[in-house]
Amino acid sequence: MPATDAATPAPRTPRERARAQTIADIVRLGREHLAVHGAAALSLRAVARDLGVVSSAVYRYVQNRDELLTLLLIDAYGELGDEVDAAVGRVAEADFAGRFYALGRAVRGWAVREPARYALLFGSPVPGYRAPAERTTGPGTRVIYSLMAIFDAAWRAGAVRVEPASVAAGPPAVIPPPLARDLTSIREELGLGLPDGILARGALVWTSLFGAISFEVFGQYGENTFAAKDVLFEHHLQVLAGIAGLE
Amino acid sequence: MPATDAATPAPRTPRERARAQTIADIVRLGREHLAVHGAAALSLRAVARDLGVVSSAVYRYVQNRDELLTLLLIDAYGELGDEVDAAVGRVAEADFAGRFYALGRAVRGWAVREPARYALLFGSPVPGYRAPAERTTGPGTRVIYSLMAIFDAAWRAGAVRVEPASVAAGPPAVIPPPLARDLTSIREELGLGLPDGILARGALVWTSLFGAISFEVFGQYGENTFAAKDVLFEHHLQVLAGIAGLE
DNA sequence: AACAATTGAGAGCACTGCTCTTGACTTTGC
DNA sequence: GCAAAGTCAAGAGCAGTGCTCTCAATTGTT
Repeated sequence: MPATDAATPAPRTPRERARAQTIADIVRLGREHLAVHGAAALSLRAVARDLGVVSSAVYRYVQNRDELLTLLLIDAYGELGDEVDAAVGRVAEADFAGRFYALGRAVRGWAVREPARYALLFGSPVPGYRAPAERTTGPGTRVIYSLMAIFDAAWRAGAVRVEPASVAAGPPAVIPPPLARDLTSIREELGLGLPDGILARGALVWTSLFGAISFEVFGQYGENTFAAKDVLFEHHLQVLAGIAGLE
Repeated sequence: MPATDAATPAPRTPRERARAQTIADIVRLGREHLAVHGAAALSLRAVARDLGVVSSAVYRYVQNRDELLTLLLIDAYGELGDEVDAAVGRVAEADFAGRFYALGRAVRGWAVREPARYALLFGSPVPGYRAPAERTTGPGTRVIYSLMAIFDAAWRAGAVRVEPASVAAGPPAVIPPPLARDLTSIREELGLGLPDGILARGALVWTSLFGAISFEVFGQYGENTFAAKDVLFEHHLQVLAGIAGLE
């Protein structure tokens, strides 16, 4: 079944078909340029050259550079989301920690394979470009939804250690009212059953996961600091699973 | 005491003084452009205009755009390092958790105040630009050195909870030989006394800290997901302190 | 076949990084 | 004191960018 997007209905006339095909070609070429040269070096003229067409012709199909960036953003979010879903789906539903590991490894694998596209999604924002929320929010939230779904399923199955005291030796980290309010609206929006403490820890696990991946992909670990980055990542995953309270 | 860099000796002749002053002006203007428009939009021509000089004249003082970027990188690392050192120094030496909190808050404070410069240091790499390691490694490692120094001092003072089982309910995260090798060379290079388990957790805390800050600064939390970002960060700091084994 | 919508090409504007030459100025060495 | 050496700003120019506009040709529809 072709994933027909609501915003772009299936093309009926041959013209619409050709147009959709050209846009798809532009996105494909843009993706290649993005992967090789990075987001800031993405050039509509270069894409036009590869397409065998003069630069102004591309503007018939794509409003401007920013829109191409948006298309590539959605494209990348979609691919990452698909890979994560597939990886998580390959693990038994009841193996919550296994699903968490699968998610983490899938994200890292894609990020290492596609550093420039990962940078577009999770790196510093491209100057002068603001992603239109109405088009990117949906695709962009798939991974965090998937992660939270794992935590929530584990919680409902009673497979989450509650006592946060097992993490911090001192008293459990307190959840002040302002944070509790944020967590409440998140819980309602995502339809989760997680209590504040676990939810807040989930947010930390989320940012920590991407922090570890970003450090590796963006070369923030020095040149030769860590030779065994995959082993380091596995270790981090283990600790993060512990923070989330997964067995 | 003026921080005289080894690579740039103190100017003797009036010419050298004038030259150093011009370069300082260029860096200052570049810093302003960087803060306002971002790294990728940093333009030597725009800096030249602000300097009241034709573009080619700037090339007398700065080899090319990349070198200006390097100067701004060092400049930013220096400012961040200074602020972190000052913040940490304001807390009693024996208050290890307090020093850790101070470090985290200082980094976040600077990052929120200087998002574009933070992005230059810890965001996605600028396409086509590679920071020269011999000039940036030193300034770039100050924060992690400072962080590790806190952990190490806490360890030597016996203020670090050893048993990692308190974090992950299961067996303590295992350190495979390849990772152990990396950790050994890090321990030797930094002259630390931390055992593998704590050191590996320290690395996770390090990346997690910057992951949380990057998510906030780069707008990866959705628009209205967290209203109380400072409270969320404080919570994360608490949990991270627990992971590091600090009281 | 005729019409109209769509498309591609080309010119052009304003911007970028960067190089090279030219003329003026300043410092230095004799 | 004066000429040589060194330094500097300016300007022209090249190749690239995003983007707009006009014009002619193609193409799908009626």
